[in-house]
Amino acid sequence: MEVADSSAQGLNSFEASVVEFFCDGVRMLGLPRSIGEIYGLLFVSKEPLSLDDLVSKLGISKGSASQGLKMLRELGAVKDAEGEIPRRSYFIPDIELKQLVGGFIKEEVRPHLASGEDKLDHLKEMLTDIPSEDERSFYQLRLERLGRWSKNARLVLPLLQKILGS
Amino acid sequence: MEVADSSAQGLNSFEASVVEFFCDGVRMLGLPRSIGEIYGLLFVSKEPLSLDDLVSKLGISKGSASQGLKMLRELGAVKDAEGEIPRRSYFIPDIELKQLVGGFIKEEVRPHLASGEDKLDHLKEMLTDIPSEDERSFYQLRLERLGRWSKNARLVLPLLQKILGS
DNA sequence: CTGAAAGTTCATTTTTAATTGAACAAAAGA
DNA sequence: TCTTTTGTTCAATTAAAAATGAACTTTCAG
Repeated sequence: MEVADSSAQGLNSFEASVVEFFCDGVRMLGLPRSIGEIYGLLFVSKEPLSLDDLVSKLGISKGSASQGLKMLRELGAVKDAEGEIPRRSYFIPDIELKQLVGGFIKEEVRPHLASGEDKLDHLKEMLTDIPSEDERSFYQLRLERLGRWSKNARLVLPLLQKILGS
Repeated sequence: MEVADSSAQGLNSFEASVVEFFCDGVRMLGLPRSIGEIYGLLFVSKEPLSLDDLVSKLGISKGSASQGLKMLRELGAVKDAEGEIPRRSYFIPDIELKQLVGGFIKEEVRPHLASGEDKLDHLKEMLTDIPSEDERSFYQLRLERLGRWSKNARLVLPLLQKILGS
């Protein structure tokens, strides 16, 4: 049976350009293209969109759309909204840079940073196994350097978020 | 004929762990693994290393090592140094976070940001082609939002570099 | 309960990015 | 000049990441 879906098919040239703009943007952040497509389309759309809207307008698979929305929700980049068809979920973008950066830091940056610190601790433990005094003290210096980098990163992130609060 | 190369073959377990550490680190930045391997090995090495040292110790191809060193030089992350064998080029890492971040911003971030601003200008031009007043004013709002994001990015980068100057 | 619509999951396929290695170029000593 | 050593380039290969789509789960109206 045919779906009773009002808005379907492609994008006008302006929408397409904005979507492309976001594709480029997210690639810079190391996120998959589909994330850029989905967020970009939500960004240029006045009305909330459903998963099916994204599939039909962007021409991507349901799987991609579902996974992409999942990630965007985790990042806090999209929010739930009310839409015209009752049983369907609808989404709108969060367009506050503060929130977007905050979400990205929380989900993508901090976990990597934390695992990096764990690995650094492990490296410090490994130092004790090194017999040569000379080698050990050189390695020690390098690890201290890494520790300082890590400290700087921890310092910068909240500052960054504060600046973007303006 | 055999190469008169003194230091060759693999890494001790500490060195290998540090190299792995940097591989993880650069992946977070969207740079290829080989970049992490090369920088990581230079970082744990007391003596300057040549291209051939990198090839033999890391077990990567000459092509990878050459390209990786090229990128690291462009980023300002490695510098030329003197080494034991006369005709060979040797390298040491720049371990100042300030320099590393500065190079990354200059080579990887600013160009993307600049091209983003060009595209944003192009989008603004496209607005004039949109007949519907309603649509146009909504799109206008969105583009203004993007302009503010861009302004924030331009504001934050020098600030970031200043903070890391400490 | 049953059936249809909505959404998720994940093994497979496709696409993209990175690495390789052979051919090439540059530099310098004989 | 010729030869050897060093380093670069880039087409072909390999490896990694993302997208697909079919099977599955969930939800709710009838």
